[in-house]
Amino acid sequence: MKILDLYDRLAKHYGPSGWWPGQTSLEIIVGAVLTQNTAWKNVEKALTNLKEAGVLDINALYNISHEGLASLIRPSGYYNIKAERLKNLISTIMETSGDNLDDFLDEEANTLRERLLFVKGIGKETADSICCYGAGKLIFVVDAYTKRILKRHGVIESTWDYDQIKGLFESRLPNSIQVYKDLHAYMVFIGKEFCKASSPKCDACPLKDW
DNA sequence: CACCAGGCAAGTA
DNA sequence: TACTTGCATGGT
Repeated sequence: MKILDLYDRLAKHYGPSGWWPGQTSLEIIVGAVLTQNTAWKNVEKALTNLKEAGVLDINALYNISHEGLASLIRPSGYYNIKAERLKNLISTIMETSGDNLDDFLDEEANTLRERLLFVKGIGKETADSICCYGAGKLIFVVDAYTKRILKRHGVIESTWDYDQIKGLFESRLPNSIQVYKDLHAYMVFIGKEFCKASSPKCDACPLKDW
C-alpha cells in the first residue's frame, strides 16, 4: 500500500525524526499553540522566556496576566491572540482536571480531541498535535504540506478535507505512536525542502517516483 | 525588497 | 461550501 511505502521510504531516508522537541507534556502543548503559522526557532525563544520567568507551569500560566504572558511569548508572533489561546487552553485544563495535566491527557483519544477542539483557538492541527505528541494518542496530524504532497502524487483530490486525510492515514498505518509521530514530521521535512507551493524541487525529492 | 513559517476564527458570497 | 482577512515576529 502506498501509505505504508511512503513511511518506509521516509524512515529509511531520514531515520528517527526527533519530534516533538519538547521535554515535558506541558512544554509540548504550549509549543503546539505557539507554533501556529510560526517557525519553530521563534517558538524556542518564547519557550525559553517562559522557562526563565518560571511560568512554564499550569498554575503559573493560569495566574499570569495577559500582558505578562503576551510579552514573554512575543518572539513567536501573534502574541496577543496566542496569549488568549493559551489562557483558554489552560482554563479548560483547570476546569476539567484541576492543575493535573497528566489526568487531562490521560483520557480516551477522541474524548480528549473533542475537549481540545472546544477550546477557542485550538483547531484540528493543534488539537491533533497535542493528542499525538503531548498525550501519545494514535491520532495522525495533518497539515498543509501533507495535503499538497498527497495531491501532487495523485493520492487525493483537492476536495478532501482534514478529517478525510486523517482517516486515510489512520486506516493504513500500523498502531504505532512512533510511526505516527515520525511520519507527520517527515511530511513537514519533505514539504519544506522539496514540495513548496512555488518552485518545487521534485528532481531531488526522495519521493520522486513514489 | 518580498516571502515564508509545524493555524485559527470570523466574515462574506 | 469556499474564499478572504487579521493576527506579528524573525529568518532567508
